Amino acid sequence: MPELPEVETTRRKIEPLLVGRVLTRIEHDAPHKYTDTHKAEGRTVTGIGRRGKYLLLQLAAAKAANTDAAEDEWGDLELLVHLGMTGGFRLEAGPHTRVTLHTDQGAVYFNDARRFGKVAVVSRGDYAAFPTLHQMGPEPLTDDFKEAEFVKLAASAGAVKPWLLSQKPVSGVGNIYADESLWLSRIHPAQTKLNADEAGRLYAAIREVMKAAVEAGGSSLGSGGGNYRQHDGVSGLFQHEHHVYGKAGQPCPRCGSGIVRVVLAQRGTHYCPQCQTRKER
DNA sequence: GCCGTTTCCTGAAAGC
DNA sequence: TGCTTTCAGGAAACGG
Repeated sequence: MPELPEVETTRRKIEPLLVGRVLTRIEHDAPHKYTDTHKAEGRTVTGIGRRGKYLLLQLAAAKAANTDAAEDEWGDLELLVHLGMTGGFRLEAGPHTRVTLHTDQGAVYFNDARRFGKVAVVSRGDYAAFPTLHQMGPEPLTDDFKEAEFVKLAASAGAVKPWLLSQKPVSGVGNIYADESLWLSRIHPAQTKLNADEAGRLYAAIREVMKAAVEAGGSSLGSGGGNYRQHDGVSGLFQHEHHVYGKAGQPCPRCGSGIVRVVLAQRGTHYCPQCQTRKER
């Protein structure tokens, strides 16, 4: 399932395929999921950004010269894409192609087997309809992610894993990297109110895990290479570096105790009961 | 305001 | 072997 590293890998891969091209037509079959895409037609993609797990395609204002009306009805726009759990871009259509971006130089296909992905066109920077994006915390691999602020927020947080998954303290951390970061920092997933030492360790762990995952091109899970693939079908490699995620019953790489799997806030959660003990506060 | 639950959706895996 | 059931999960909506 794509988290920040997978989304960043996707961003880098589709950038050369879309930037500078004109979106001539956007085709899909689910207007309630893929909203206002018609507004993007006729616009040029000027850049592709990312916030957390969202891709943000910057769209230039429509050219006035083509039409009598001349006016740009909607101003600067952005095309948002969330990959959901199984979303990704490909150069060829497939059985799970949900949205086709036709450009003046060929088409790019958004495939999403389980349809959890989202595509929407909004006014530039207007994320009111996407609360998570609207309240998105700092990017973990930039200087915007400040340890002092993170420590301060963590001091009053509820259960740490769901707190991380909310995207508010830091962006882009999903189920896999939450489990991995908590294991690395030796913090129980249900721990509340982290002290400064714990929060500092978690801060460092998040940066380390995210950095390593981005460099590895993200994780692929499941048999045969996994659900997540880059646009060219290449798998990420980070799954080979997982320490606890999907490792229930296997020995903790640090202490040798058995990794356990529990459900916390409706999420499969993996941790080492020996290394990651919960403190009463 | 914060938390937990339900919903969306469908492939994969487990169960029969 | 093949059918049916269960599970996975990011984010939003809803309930308490």
